[in-house]
Amino acid sequence: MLDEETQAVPRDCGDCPIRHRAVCARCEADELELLDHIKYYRSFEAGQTVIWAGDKMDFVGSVVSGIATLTQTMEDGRTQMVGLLLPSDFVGRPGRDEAAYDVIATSDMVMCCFRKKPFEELMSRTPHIAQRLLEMTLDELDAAREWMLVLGRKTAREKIASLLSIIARRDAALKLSKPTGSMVFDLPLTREAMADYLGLTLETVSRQISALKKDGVIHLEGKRHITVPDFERLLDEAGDDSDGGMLA
Amino acid sequence: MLDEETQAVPRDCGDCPIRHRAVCARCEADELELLDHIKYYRSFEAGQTVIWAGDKMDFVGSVVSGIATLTQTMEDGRTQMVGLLLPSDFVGRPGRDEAAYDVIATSDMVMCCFRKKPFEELMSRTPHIAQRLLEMTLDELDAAREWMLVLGRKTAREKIASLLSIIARRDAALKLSKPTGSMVFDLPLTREAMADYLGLTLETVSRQISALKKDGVIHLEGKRHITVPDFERLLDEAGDDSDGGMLA
DNA sequence: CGAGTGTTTGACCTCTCTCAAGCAATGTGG
DNA sequence: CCACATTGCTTGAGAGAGGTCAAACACTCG
Repeated sequence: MLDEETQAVPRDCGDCPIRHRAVCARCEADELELLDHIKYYRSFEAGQTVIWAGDKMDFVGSVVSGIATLTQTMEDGRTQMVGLLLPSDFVGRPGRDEAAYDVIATSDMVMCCFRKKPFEELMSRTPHIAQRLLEMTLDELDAAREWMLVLGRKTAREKIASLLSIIARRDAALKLSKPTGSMVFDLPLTREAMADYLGLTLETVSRQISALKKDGVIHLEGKRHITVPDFERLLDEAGDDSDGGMLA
Repeated sequence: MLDEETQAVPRDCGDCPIRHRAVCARCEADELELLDHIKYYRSFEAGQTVIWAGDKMDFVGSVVSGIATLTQTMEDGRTQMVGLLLPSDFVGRPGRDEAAYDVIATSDMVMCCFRKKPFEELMSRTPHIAQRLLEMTLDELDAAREWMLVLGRKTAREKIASLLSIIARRDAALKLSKPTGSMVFDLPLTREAMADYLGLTLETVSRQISALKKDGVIHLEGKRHITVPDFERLLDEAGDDSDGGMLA
């Protein structure tokens, strides 16, 4: 099941695929070198737990490749995803000792980690890191607020369409193409994970995907491979006024 | 309806009621003086709109007194509150020209504003401001994620109990007391605003408040004045495992 | 007094959940 | 190679939580 490409670890920061988007994006060569001294890579297999909520967390880091989720669980087992971590996204919080949420790798994943203490010290001396982290956190806050509208006010069908448009948009961004017209991509989430993302049950997710397929909004090959013939139509189904919901 | 105390404008930063919690919390005397040069106060009456989503926003600022809401609206009129702005909370985003959400004063309110350009310049030269803003943004992100669990997975009754516990907790914090046992406070929101906060209709909000009252979880005097005889019981109704949901 | 706003309550309906059965793909051990 | 788990997904039937529509109450203000 190991994907060679996904699991590849960059040799040094210059080669790093997230060099221009991660916390280190604004760093100069000398700053990068300082970071280089305290960084190390960790690989996770699909399904593996990176950390449990409440556990002591002595590192922070960036997702280099693969996907992870941030989830919250109630005593009775109800769970809500509160973050979807894609390459370049930051994990952990400077100044906090314990993880606030469960972090789970949903695909094989590589993280670029920094021991928390040295990172915090470096951050206080390197404005470029703090600046970038602020920018990223503000973006995440925007994404969370967009998500709140989805959770609070959209119908099941709109929720699914919203999620698909978010994934399609991100996928287009990776390929450096504009999200319009016909698009093809793979779902990085199981039906259950989609349900946890959207505050639905997996049965409702399945039903609504079937409905969107029946109505020609999407085509399915297998369970995960999706074709969107008309992206504008999808946005319409999501209830978004063309600009749409953006994900960090 | 004007509340003299609420509308009072601090003479200078030393007297400011939010001095120790706002963006300026970490600033030294000299930094405070720089801020003082670019700050000005604005007052809003209850119900007044501070800014509409999409409008050009040439300032940022802090809520000094009173309460405001951040809301998002879909074309068909469905609205979702995505932020509740209490004294010391920050409004606006450095590096962005347009407001992303509607900001509405729900009570008489005073803001301490800074023109955006000078503030951004000052921020790049004053790490203390950027540090504090990062800290506040991370707190807001945590609050947003707690809120996502409420929106996505809680029942109407749990949602109401969650909101009441958040307000009770914040109120206790203002009075520097611990949230336990018996508590008394006023609701700062209309039933409709509570509905927009929780992703419900105002009828459901009303019904669930009546139910909580009937079951003795809360007592009502008038529409807004609430007594919680047993805070632990309220947390239990909210489905929180004692630590509960915290608001920035 | 009447208008307006915020709230409560009732009756009904619908969307989503719950429970249940079954399918497809993959893997495992005999 | 074949039973048979296991996991992820689909589909159906029935139930229930919350929404919708409607009426009426309480309070404030002119």
